[in-house]
Amino acid sequence: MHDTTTPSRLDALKVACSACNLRELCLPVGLSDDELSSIDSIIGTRRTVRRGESLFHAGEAFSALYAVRTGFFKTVVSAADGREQVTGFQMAGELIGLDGISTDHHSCDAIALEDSQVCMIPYSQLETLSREVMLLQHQFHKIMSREIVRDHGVMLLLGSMRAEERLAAFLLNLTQRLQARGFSASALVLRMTREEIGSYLGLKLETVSRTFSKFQEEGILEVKQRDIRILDQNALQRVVNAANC
Amino acid sequence: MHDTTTPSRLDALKVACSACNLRELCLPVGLSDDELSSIDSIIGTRRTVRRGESLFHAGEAFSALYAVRTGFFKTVVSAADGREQVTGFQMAGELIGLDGISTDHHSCDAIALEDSQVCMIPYSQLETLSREVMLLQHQFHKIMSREIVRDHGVMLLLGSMRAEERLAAFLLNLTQRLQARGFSASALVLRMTREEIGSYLGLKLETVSRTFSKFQEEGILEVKQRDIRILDQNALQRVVNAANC
DNA sequence: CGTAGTCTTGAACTGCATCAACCAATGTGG
DNA sequence: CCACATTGGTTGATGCAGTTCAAGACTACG
Repeated sequence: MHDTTTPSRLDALKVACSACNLRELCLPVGLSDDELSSIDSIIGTRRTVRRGESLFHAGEAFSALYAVRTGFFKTVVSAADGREQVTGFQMAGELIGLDGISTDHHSCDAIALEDSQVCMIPYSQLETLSREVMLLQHQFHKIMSREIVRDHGVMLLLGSMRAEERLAAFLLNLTQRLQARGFSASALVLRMTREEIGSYLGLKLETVSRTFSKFQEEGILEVKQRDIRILDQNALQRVVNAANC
Repeated sequence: MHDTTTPSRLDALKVACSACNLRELCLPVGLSDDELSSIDSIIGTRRTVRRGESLFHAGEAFSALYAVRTGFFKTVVSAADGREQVTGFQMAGELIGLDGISTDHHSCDAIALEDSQVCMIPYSQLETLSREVMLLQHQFHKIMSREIVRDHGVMLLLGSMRAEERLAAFLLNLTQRLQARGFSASALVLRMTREEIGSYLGLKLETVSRTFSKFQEEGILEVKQRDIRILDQNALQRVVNAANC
């Protein structure tokens, strides 16, 4: 199974997909050992991105997708007039860069919100391999489709929800994803500023701050800067489902 | 029922992709004749959808994508509480149903806004064929990625633009797509109601109506119900790029 | 320890929603 | 073919959610 030569520094740096604890998030289940090691072979480089630095910028040539190993990212699209919109926050096990396939150039910036590590997935190799490994092809399509469905959900949020509903939905979504990664469902540390949350939710930072305060007054949350404790998850859920009453 | 020599009614109904005038919109360029006819072979059924009827509903099992041949569609996502959001309008040459890949069930409704025809593309066959035809695989990925990029643009619109900017951007987008299909860049007939435009743009129908009237007063548009004539395209463009001044 | 970045809170403003009336176009049954 | 209903669109008056502007507090970090 493992080779007999002495492990080099490079080997130590590189953790194979087959041994990665994020496997269930990235890869299809039911792969053979052969298929798994083919995938291992194309995930060449790991890359470290320090807080505030970019993985890529809009306009840069697209060549690879990135799977977040550790850390936290935001993706931002910019209009010609300077307006910016955060289009998503990505955590461990999530894929960044799908936008680049469309034109061979990235259409957004991907910025690390804390020191992070990503696995680089050269896109041409992914296409080649997914022609051979049916399950990989299908999984990749599902991931792209899931991104489309997610975006539609955000459009619903931006198009028809009020500030409290947006923030509640945002928090529930975050905790759900954190919980899937083994973290608490009730305590979280925000990696992004109020302004970034606001940009994502189509609100101003002051509105985000006020809404946090309101939830705290109502006993739904405990808010200490970026430390959030959810005291009443059901109440949050009720806020989201409130419609317009 | 039908012999192999004389063309049957069925043959008459079916227009091969290789002969379709929407080809450049759907398919990659540079395919061999063999590859083209493989693609022809999987585009089995054509389907007619009358105005107001659905191509599919959220929750239904996903089995195929649909390429619009003629007509006009909207896609709508619904929240548990009944809120609805139009996530897109699709015209000839555009693909509907990518959302279904994610969970094997559709996550939105697709409704015809006028009598329409679609080409059914069985998804499993598309996956099989795209493992063999590299260009098809790549084109398919580009189409999914393009949808993601488009959605991000809508998020920017919904998150940070004002009513006039949204409507101007919407009209420019529509005319651009119509122009790519050989229609006039300055005259268009809206296929959707003010309410549907409003839902897409995150506005109420009254606001859409008022904004149309405002553009008319300013001499940018001529509005007669659903007949729109663009008198000053540059002015529309300026409205979009206005930022917040 | 001070300076910059982030967050909170207050007060006033405004763009869009809401409510409501009316109009135009289209369809329906007598 | 006309009275009537229905659907979609326009316009006005009013209200409010969220923005804007501004000031102060907390935190982190060189």
